[in-house]
Amino acid sequence: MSGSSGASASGVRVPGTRRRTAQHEAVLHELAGSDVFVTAQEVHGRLRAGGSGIGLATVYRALAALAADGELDVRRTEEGETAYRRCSQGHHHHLVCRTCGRTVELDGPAVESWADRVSAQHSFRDTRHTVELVGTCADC
Amino acid sequence: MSGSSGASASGVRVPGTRRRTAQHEAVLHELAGSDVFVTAQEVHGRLRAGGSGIGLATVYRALAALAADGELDVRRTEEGETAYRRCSQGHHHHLVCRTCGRTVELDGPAVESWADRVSAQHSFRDTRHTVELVGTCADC
DNA sequence: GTCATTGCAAACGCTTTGCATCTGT
DNA sequence: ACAGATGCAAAGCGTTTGCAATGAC
Repeated sequence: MSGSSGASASGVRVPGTRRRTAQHEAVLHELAGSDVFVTAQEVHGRLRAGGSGIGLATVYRALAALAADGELDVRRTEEGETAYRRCSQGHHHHLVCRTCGRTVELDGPAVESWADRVSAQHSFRDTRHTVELVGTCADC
Repeated sequence: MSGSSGASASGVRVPGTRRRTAQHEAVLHELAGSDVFVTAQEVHGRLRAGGSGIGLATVYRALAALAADGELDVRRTEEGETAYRRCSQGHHHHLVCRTCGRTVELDGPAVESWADRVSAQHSFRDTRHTVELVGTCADC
């Protein structure tokens, strides 16, 4: 993200500077239907299997750019991989099935206010929070 | 953890089978005073700086073993590294400073009950939750 | 003496990047 | 035409592992 490609001369990515390319569309389309977090490798594999000649690096770059623009949700798997998911919009949390990966989006007003309160109590600024529930769903 | 070392013939680690070695003690001692999550690399660096000849792999193995036995808290940094911290005990959450790494332990009764309720609502079983607040502390 | 543990270096897996080429605008 | 995007292969980085040597019991 800092070499001769992917950013303007200043090195700062300006949202909206992105071009509309087939690869980008393909990546977005791959995420469109799914309700699950997928890794870059998985997206790449599926696109390849689907006949696309897209490169792995391109998938990584596309996912990173989309995530940077807030169009994707990012999460680290327990194995250390980075997984992406199309984010409906706004702030929310997830309940993920550890077996099938099924995801339920959650609203957590109680959690939000708790986080804000605790953060203020300890004089922390710009506090963001990560909340994730991992369990086994009824079907698994 | 699966080769000719680090485990019994069955391949299963039995807690308590661990031998008392200087390296293990050193790693534990390094974590003892600190209130911050540290990575294996950091622990290794400090021990080396302190005159120890401990190997990086040994640090990784020691931390993994300790975490497996529940003596350490594990967390993934946003950069994808694995950070460890001596865990006081019991279930709790953290408010971490993104700059200096200072950590405040939190109790979150509201979060606990919210998690249980939501999990039950969606018929999920054995649901565990991860909650982490990352902000900038007053000193940074 | 036995067997877990250690250290080193090589191997790994995921991710990033340099560079020449291609393509959207 | 120009700047951003792509693909490939190589490099990076944190982590793991094979193996011979070492040390605990």
